[in-house]
Order: sequence, then C-alpha cells, then structure tokens
Amino acid sequence: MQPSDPLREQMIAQYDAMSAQLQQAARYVLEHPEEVALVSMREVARLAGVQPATMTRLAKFLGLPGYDELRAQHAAALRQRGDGFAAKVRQRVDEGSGRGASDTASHMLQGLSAQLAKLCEPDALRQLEGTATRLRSARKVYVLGLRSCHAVAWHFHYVMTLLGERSVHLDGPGGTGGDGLIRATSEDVLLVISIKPYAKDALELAQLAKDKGVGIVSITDSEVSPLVGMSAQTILCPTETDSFFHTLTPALAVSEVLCSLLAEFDRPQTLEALQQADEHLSHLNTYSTAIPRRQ
Amino acid sequence: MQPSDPLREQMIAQYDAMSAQLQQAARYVLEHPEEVALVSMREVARLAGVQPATMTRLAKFLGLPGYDELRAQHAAALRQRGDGFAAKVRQRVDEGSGRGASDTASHMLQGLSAQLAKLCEPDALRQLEGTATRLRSARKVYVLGLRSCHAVAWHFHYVMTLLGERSVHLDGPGGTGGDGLIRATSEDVLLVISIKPYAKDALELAQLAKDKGVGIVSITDSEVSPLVGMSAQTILCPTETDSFFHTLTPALAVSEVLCSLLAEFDRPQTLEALQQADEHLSHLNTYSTAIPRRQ
DNA sequence: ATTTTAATGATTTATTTGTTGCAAACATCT
DNA sequence: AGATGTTTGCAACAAATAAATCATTAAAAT
Repeated sequence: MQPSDPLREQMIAQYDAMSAQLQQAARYVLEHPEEVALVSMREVARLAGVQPATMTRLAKFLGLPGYDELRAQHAAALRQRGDGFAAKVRQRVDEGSGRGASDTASHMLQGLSAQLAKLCEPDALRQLEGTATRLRSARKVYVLGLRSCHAVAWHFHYVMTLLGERSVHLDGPGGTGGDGLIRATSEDVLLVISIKPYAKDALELAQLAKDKGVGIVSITDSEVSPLVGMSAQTILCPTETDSFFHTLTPALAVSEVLCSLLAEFDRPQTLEALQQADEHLSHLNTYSTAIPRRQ
Repeated sequence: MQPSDPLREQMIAQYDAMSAQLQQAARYVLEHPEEVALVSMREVARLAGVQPATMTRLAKFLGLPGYDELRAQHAAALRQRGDGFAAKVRQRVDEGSGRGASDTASHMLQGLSAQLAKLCEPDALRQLEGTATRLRSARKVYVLGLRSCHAVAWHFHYVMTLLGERSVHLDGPGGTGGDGLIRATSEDVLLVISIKPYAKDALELAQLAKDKGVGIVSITDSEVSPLVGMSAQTILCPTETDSFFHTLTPALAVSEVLCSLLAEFDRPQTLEALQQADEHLSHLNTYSTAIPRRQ
C-alpha cells in the first residue's frame, strides 16, 4: 500500500525471524495499519488474537523503545495520507488515461463490485434469507454444480463440511456424482447452481431429486432459468461481464453469504464444529504452521 | 473537506451558541480533526489551549454521551478516507437499521463489493498486469490450489481449458496431483493460489516446481505470505469478512480478471478456441438447448 | 448592590492503559 | 531421555486517562 513506509518494510523483512505469536501480531498490524493508530494496544491485541504483551514485544523486536512508538509511526502515516490525497488522485488520472490491460482489469473489477452491491437490494436479500431458512431446516444438503458452477458448488460444500456433516457434494469420478442421491428423502434439500448455458446433467439430476420429493433451492442467473420452475427458492445473481466469459464471482459471493447465514444461526454449535475441524486438521498436519524458509 | 460530516455541520451550526472556552475547543477540533482521532483527550485539550474538562463538556454539548464518542466519530472518518475508492460504497453500510439475516447478508455483500473496488487501486492493477504478462509467455500453465482454494484454481483452469490447451490442473485422486509437474520445465509457469492457513502440500509442491526452474506466480492474501518469497509475481487480495470464514470471492474475481486479460490479448485466437469448444460441447450434447418443461 | 445563573478551573475517582516479571509449555540439541 | 534456551500466557503494577464532583469566578437579572 505504502511502499515507502520503512517500518512496514522492516516488518516484512524480519517477518520470518519472528515467533508464531509475533507473526500473528505483525500480520494484523500490516493488514490494519489504521487500527494501530486509532485504537488502544489492548484492543489491537484483541483484534489480532494475541496477548497484549505480544504487541509490546513486537515493538521491541522491531527495535522500538515501546509500543507507543509503533503507534506514533502509524499515526504519522495516517496524518500524511490526508495531504497525499491529491497525489493519489493524480496518479490515478495519469494511469487512467492509459492503455490496455490495467484499464480492462479495472473496468471489470468495478463492474463486479457494482454487481455485488446490487445484490444488497431488498429483493435479493429476501431471496437469500428465504433460501438460508430452507437450507437450515434440511436434514441433509446436497450440492450440485457442474462445469463452470463446480467451483461454487464445491466451495459451498467445503465450507459446510467444516461446519458439520450435513452436506453431500454430488460429484465424483466416473460419472458417479448422482449416486449421492440414492438415499435422499423429502427431508433433504438440494442446492443446485447453474448458469447459462445450463448443463443438461445438472437439470436432469435436479429433476430426479425433485421427483423423489427432495426440496430444491437454486442459485441461477435469470428469471427464465429452467431452475426457477422447479425450485422452492431461487437466488438470482448477475453473470455478465464485458469479457468473453460469464462471471461466477457474484454466485460465489452468494454462496459464501449463505454459509455465513447458516453459521450465524447457531453460533455455539458453529464454533464447536470449527474447533473440531481445527483439531482434526492440525493432527493431520495439513497446514504449514511455521513459515518455511524463504529463498 | 467533508461536506457530508454531520457532526462537523452540527458544530458549525451551534458554534454561536457556545461559551468562549467551548468555542475555542470546537475551533481546534474543526481545524484538526485528525488529532482528535489520534491523540488523547488531554493532549487535544492542551493543543487547543483549554482545560481537559472542556473537551468533555464540548462532547456533551453536542448531545454525545461522552468524549469517547467524539473521538470515535473522527476515527471513523479517518478510517474511511484510507479506503479512498471504497469509501463511496462504504457510506451506505450503516443505513441498514435492520434485524437479523438480511442485515448480515447485506453487510457482508457490501464489504465484498468494497474489497473488489479496492482491487482497482494502482498497486493491485500493476500486480494483475504483471502476472498476466508472465502467464502469457508461458508454454504451459500449471494451476495449484488446495482445500479452500481449490474452487479458484479449478475455475481458472476450467476457463483456460476453454481457451486453449496450455493449462494443467495440479489435482487428482489418490494424491496424484503433483504428477502433472513431472515434465515441467523452466518455460512453464505455476499459478499457485493459497490463503491463510496455507496448506502444507501446496507450499511444498510450489517449492518443488521452483526447484525445477518453473516460474511461480501466486494469488495470496498478504505481504508476508510464504508464497511471496518464492514468486516472481504476486497478486494480493483481501480475504477478511466479519463472518467466521475467509472469503474467496476477491480471489475468484482476480482469477477471472486474469483469464480475461489473457483472452483479450489475442482476440482472434480466443474466438476460434471458444468456437471449437462450443462445437465440441454441442456434439456431446452437454447443455440443455430447449428449456425443459416447467413444473 | 445583591442575588442568581452560568461558566470555568481544580480536585478526585474509577478505569483503562502499556509494561514488566515470572512460571508453564514448548521446541531443540546433545 | 534429559538439559537448555526460547516462546508464550498470566497477573500484577504504576502511569495515564476520561468523567464526575466540587469550588471559584464572572456575568446577568432583579
């Protein structure tokens, strides 16, 4: 963000030499420099998830006399930003007049940003809430998304897996994806994600599920999507870009919001489930705890 | 400076009704709003040349519960200025006076929208462009994303597959994911996506690839991500939400932008590749052409 | 001129802050 | 294994903080 902030650079440079807790503290400071300037040390520590003492230790590790100096530097940086405001705008204009790639990228990102903002409209929120409610009451949640929608389906399933064991992902090698539905009942719900062009297999599987009495909810792209007719709840999200492809970013955002709503519904249970997942994964040594040597 | 700061306007409006000391305090606050946010009340009082108690009285005079609220408001204003681009979007956040789920959803979506807007800043655009350039010149592009990042990796790979045959997805059943690298050379590039907590396997595979001379580019979440050190190009994207989970929406957006930039680079070839894909898929009868019967 | 009212200054009080010392837990290396 | 050095969490501390209280002063009204 500020390439010319010496303290920042020092933290990045010395990051590898820090202990785990120090790294966690440093990471938060790097990512939330304003907070360091604006709130108390204990509060920063709380937000960073470390002991208050660790913040002091971080300051000393960086060669500063104490935490106050750390805050002072961040405060100074924040003060300067008021002045440097004009410079930033100028920089943007310079570049904005420009050529090619950055322009395309910026335009596309702004479009996506606007699409997400649009999802905040009352209609969309109602759909989200309705769908979350329906999913909440399900015994099992089957998740189906083929081809381009695989990414969204899988991610939803992945998060739901961390949360409990109600989720079944309808996908598998050798075309066995549909087998998950063998014992599906009317107590279950199928979340199907599909956008134009709609994959035939997805529609057929959804129809099959519906015939078995499974409740259908869907994330799709249009009022006239084939999914709308067979779904008890539908969330519509935009997919258009000015590029060649349809975007799945709004759909992924929607699925993440659904996960959050479901998680938020029963916080204690969610926390317990997440802790279980943590333990399991740490036993499996899945994640890199210490940062490996840099090259 | 801030025409839409209600507290500011209130102070100006009520200025005449204040006592001499209160006016002096208010004047300083109006002229040095950053200081109010950044230093203690007593210090502000000293700088303003009034008694500490006067600052408390000023806050109460303005109808606030106490000085803390005065500082909180100035801090919030300062925070927003930092976000710059996203500020516009952020303004609406507090409007939701609401209850429950819709509120959570709306808040989260607005946050995501702001994060995408932030990616339009010059720094991020530079990273995007640099990475796209690096990917463009690669003979083959290997794509690696494990666990939560699988969704992004797979989607990138999927789109790249429609575009040509340069993409290899490093994933597979039975832990065979790394096998794709067997014939990787220094002409190739590995795109690795990983966010905290970083999957050990992903880091190890990336390191292996690097040792083979493969160029590394990455999408990750922090300056101090272990990927930064081993990558020729890195795109940083935010992952924080106020929910339990990290979001992958910005990462997906970034990957879609990368795809677009690559596609845009050679439009004729892209169009041809897409037409081929269309033909292939229509021969396979993959997509539902007619909208099936509604129920 | 005297009372009343508001404003300002000084003092006190209960919190909160940043720091430090110490013991348990941890990893590391013979 | 056992010993050693580091890292980490906890609790106690002194300093500083914001607010509440009381005393004094200045101005306004009678």
